[in-house]
Amino acid sequence: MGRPPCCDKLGVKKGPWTPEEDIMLVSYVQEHGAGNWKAVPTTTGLLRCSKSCRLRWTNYLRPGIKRGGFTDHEEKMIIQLQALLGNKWAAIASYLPERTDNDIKNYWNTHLKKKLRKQQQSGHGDHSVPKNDGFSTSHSVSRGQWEKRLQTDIHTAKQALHEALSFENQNHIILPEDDVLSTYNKPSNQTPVYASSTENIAKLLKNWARNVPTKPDEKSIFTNSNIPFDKNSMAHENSITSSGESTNNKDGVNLSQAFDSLFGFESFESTNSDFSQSSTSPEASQYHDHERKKDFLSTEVPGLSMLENWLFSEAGNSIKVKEDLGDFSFDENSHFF
DNA sequence: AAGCATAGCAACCGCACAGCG
DNA sequence: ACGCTGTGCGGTTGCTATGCT
Repeated sequence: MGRPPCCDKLGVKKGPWTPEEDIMLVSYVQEHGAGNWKAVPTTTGLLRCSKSCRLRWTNYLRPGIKRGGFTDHEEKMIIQLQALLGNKWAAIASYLPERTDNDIKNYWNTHLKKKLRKQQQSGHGDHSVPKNDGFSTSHSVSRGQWEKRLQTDIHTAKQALHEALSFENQNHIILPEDDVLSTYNKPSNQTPVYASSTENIAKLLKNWARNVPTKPDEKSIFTNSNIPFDKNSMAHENSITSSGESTNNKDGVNLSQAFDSLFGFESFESTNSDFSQSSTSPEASQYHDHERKKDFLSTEVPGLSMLENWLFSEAGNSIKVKEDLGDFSFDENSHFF
């Protein structure tokens, strides 16, 4: 007898989320804050599992998420942090608050792994790039070897982070010590910013309403070039048309209007901060707390908390490094690697 | 143009952990 | 101390887009 599933399998919808569902979820979070996910389906009437709601919010709808277009520095940080932390995507994501762990994980699996493999094969890869997948394989290495490698990786990680931190556009990287939410209000001049999800939904809906064909099954919805590429939206469209629950033009407009009234959107560009500011209330601070909480480096591993502090300290402190690491027992903490 | 292969990514699944009674 | 419940996390799957033949 295992633990029962988190939600009743019957009557629970799966697959891509529709804009209507997104709106319901966002309005719930707006009203009640992000949390108590169990209550979301009952409160909103969403036919979704609570886990699915949480996932949708954290990976897609929450404000301040940047999608796609990983910068070189972000890429470098991911590589180094992965080498340092292994597949601790949540921990890695805590250093890149605009990115979700899922996004980073996907990017690693689809791009970076391949890139590293290529560099290894060519034999002239970036010396700062670790020559392995991180500590996932380190168990097979003798302790002396992986301790040595740990220090090497830490060194390269620190180097990369220092570079990243001194990068002139610091909007890209925010340390966990910084207020995550402070980034939400920063003007985003980076190109591929998918940006505040509420904007996205609103934009989506507006374009959707604008482009809804007279025939419900016409495949021109979401093809407007102004919409950020969003396969999921296509999936939405597909699911809507295939299930026969097509939303007609009128409904689309109403949804859009409803959304506008809900979040006060008139123009997306000018109202970016609307939701952000409202997010600084309980829900946002809850999220912020969560971000801090999930950073296992600082909350769960005292030894690594020191390591983290050192990692972000001024460069060139190699003596201090040795001292600090000297206090850190690899034996006691080896299970974290 | 059609069919097939591959890439990219959103979402799901199951386990682990923390908090609470 | 124990069981229950909610949440977090990492691995994996499956769908869609894109590229290639």
